[in-house]
Amino acid sequence: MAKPTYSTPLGMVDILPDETPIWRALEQMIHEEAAKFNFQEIRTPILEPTELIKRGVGQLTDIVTKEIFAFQKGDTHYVLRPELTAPVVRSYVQHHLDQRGGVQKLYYIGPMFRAERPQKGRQRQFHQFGLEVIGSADPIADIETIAFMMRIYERIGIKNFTLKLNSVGDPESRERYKQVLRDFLEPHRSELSELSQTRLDKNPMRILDSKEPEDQPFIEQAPVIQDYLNEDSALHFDQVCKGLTALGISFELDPYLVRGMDYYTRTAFELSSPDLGSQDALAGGGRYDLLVEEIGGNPTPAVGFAAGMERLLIACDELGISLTQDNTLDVYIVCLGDEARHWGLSHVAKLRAKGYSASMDYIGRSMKAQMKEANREQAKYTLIVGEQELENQVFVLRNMSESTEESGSFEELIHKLQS
RNA sequence: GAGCCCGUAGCUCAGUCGGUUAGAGCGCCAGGUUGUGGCCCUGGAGGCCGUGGGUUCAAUUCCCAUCGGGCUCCCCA
Repeated sequence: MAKPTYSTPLGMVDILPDETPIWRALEQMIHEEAAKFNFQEIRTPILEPTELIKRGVGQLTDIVTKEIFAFQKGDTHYVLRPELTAPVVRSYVQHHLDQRGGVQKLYYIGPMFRAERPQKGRQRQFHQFGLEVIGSADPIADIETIAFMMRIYERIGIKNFTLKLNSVGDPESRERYKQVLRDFLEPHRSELSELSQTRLDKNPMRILDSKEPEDQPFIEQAPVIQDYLNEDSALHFDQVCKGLTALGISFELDPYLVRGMDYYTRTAFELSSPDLGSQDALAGGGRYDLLVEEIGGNPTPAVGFAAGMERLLIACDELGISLTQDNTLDVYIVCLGDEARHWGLSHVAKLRAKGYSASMDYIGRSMKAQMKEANREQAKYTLIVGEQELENQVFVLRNMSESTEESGSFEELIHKLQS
């Protein structure tokens, strides 16, 4: 604190050894569930071309206008990725994954970066997992995407949440609706919030998402997109709703749900939790049937979601859910004297070769200190080795939780470990 | 981009109406138990009281600035 020190950049944290087991448990769970759904993992670079993110996410979005970390090397402009849908689609196009036939079912886990003011549940480097189904316009793809998302929270035991669902329409429906919405709001332009006034010209649907008090009366009376969906989009949305209901996934229809990225079409959804405080979105996603083409690929329908891992862990914390079991150290070899330490060094190796975890003192401490350490590390057993034991080749195996001891040769005691 | 709150030991936090060597609990180390952990007892290490400046005989305390952290608005994971 006093001396010159270095620390993590604003809004970024170290994940210390106390925390890493929780992260690994969560990651493992995601890998397992993805395997059950037959999704394949994709890993892409942390940096992406600025232009990709601008085109993909949208020039006017908050993410692009004020939240990206951008820098330049030579003539090339890069950003730290703020989300992964556009990069995954870039990869899909770049590597011609469409030529592999069928639908690409991809999932990812990794860090994202947004240059916002940090607060609870919001960091500048945060982690998301998510998936992208590229190449299907069928409602089944939407339903499976949501089902996967819900499965993760179900498995962890988080139940206190709301799934909000909406359709933001296909381009034709949306253009029609935007016009209707503009016509409705234009007469009240001067009464709207400043932000909403600019959005009225550029992206009127985002006004529905506004939380400014002065906007609320108009939002409540505004026409609803459901009434302007064309037959295809209405049918698609209906099938998604019915499919979710058939799977026992409950949801709320929210005609005001408009997500922050420009690429969404038709299905949009968001999962929020009252256990998170102000930043209450656990996960969100939707369909993006135009993005692949926008980024340079063939017209290809797709749907996906992303979930915040820090927020998931906050929810676990609030609910008292533990993702980890106690760590397991099988044997701590307590060594008394130099000769015993040499013996210990070769025998931790033998234990590990047999598949047990084993550790010993590295700094020549007293027996008491070694026992304390074994206790702190929650060792199941200590193996006690001193001069007598070496002479007789008879060692003491102490069961730490039961405070019982047995003696025998090293081989006999290893055999005891198995029971 | 805007608002509010907070910086004292590894952690959580007392304290000083300005006045000798700045405290507690937990944690860490050691001893009590010359070869046995957790419980208990005793002792120890560990602080430029975030940083810089000002006021003062004297500042960890008061004032200003600055840096760092937290929460909130906006928006999102």
